[in-house]
Amino acid sequence: MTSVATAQDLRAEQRTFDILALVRVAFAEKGFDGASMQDLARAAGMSVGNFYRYFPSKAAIVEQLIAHDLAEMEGHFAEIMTSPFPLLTLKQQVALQIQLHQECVDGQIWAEITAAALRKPEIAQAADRMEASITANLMQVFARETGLPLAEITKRFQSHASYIVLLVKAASMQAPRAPEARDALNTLILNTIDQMLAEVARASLKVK
Amino acid sequence: MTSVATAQDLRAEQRTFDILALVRVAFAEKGFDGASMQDLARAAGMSVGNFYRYFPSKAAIVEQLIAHDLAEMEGHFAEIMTSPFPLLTLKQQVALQIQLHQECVDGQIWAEITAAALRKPEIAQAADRMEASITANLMQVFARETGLPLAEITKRFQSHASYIVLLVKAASMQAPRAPEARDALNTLILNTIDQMLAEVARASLKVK
DNA sequence: GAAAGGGAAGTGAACGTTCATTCATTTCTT
DNA sequence: AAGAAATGAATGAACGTTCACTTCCCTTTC
Repeated sequence: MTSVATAQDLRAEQRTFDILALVRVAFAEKGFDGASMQDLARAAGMSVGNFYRYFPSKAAIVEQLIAHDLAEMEGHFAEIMTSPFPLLTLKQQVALQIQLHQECVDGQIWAEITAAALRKPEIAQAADRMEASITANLMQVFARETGLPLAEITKRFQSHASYIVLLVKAASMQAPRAPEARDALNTLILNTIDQMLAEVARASLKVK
Repeated sequence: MTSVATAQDLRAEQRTFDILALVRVAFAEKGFDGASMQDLARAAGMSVGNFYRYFPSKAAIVEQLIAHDLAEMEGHFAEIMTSPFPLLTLKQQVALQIQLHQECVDGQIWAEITAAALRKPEIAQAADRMEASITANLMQVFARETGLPLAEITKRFQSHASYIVLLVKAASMQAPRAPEARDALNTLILNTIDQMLAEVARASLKVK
């Protein structure tokens, strides 16, 4: 009764998806507060009036944007979990994500979310949900890799997961630099992440 | 001729300093774009008209705010350089700064600067100046500690310095968490920083 | 010491612009 | 024909900035 998805609903959902991708660029260029509804509608290729048929308010767009990113993130983790060597796949994914975020507007968006989360409670909640989801997924990966119970993994490595999230975010938000400087910095960051993951892996070796 | 500082000038400068401290809170609460001139003037305890006697525009306030932070930073480094064990003092200062930033509005302001720097070239320049100053100072500390020439230090450890800056910034910008989670995360961050500094120190041991 | 002058400090209403949001209307799609 | 999709002008509030004006404080003059 509640979720009878008609073809129309699906099409509308897809449309919203597409609009979010376009709007993201406008937000990246002007910031959440700096981008006007005119800017956003123009970026989406439609009039202001029609734009309001898809989002009830400006604040709602931001929330849906974050929710969209969360869904994408969970998709990546689904891939990782189906891989035969989750920790290794995770490591590769992280390196790839950092690279991708740096060369598109994602880093910009995350900087905006980070700043906004510190002043607007609703955005803080959305960002918290995102972080909680990622760390929970990381706990799953760690548990799968080590064979240890989720409770123990959580107790010992939750902060490791938070640290990895912090590092990936910080790496994404970096201002552009000379390629060699950027690569050197990325290497250091990835080294730290590897170290964190190695500590997790070491926990499983004791069992073996 | 150019810089005959009258008592009046000094008083005005001090006033600007005080206003910046007040305005910082308003910016932290509403963001650079979100805070209106009315908000800022109210935070400074004066009328809008009078506020414009101290700053020619909203953009100018932000630039002066960053310049102010840069000056403060350089003051800290001056202290560090006069210490008998610069690297040790640096380590303590970093731990202290992270703690201080987390419990006042500084982290909020840095999140705002980070986001704004990615879209506004003037702010990007100001932020670059800040990063360049900090890394240059770190190079001085490293050179002093290891006895190696500045050129070699720069070649080998510039990225280490950038990484330390990134970590301190990221730590400051963290959303509030449960105390034990925050402490665990801070420990991991400080461990990484210690590691970077240890690598620098190791370079000097070879000489001894 | 009182009066007068002058410039800094401070005010808040006013200006033109832009903002988020609404809605009567038109154009597509089926 | 009917409902979904799309338009853009209209609305009132809020924006950054300006400005004519008042108040304060200190120096000079008598």
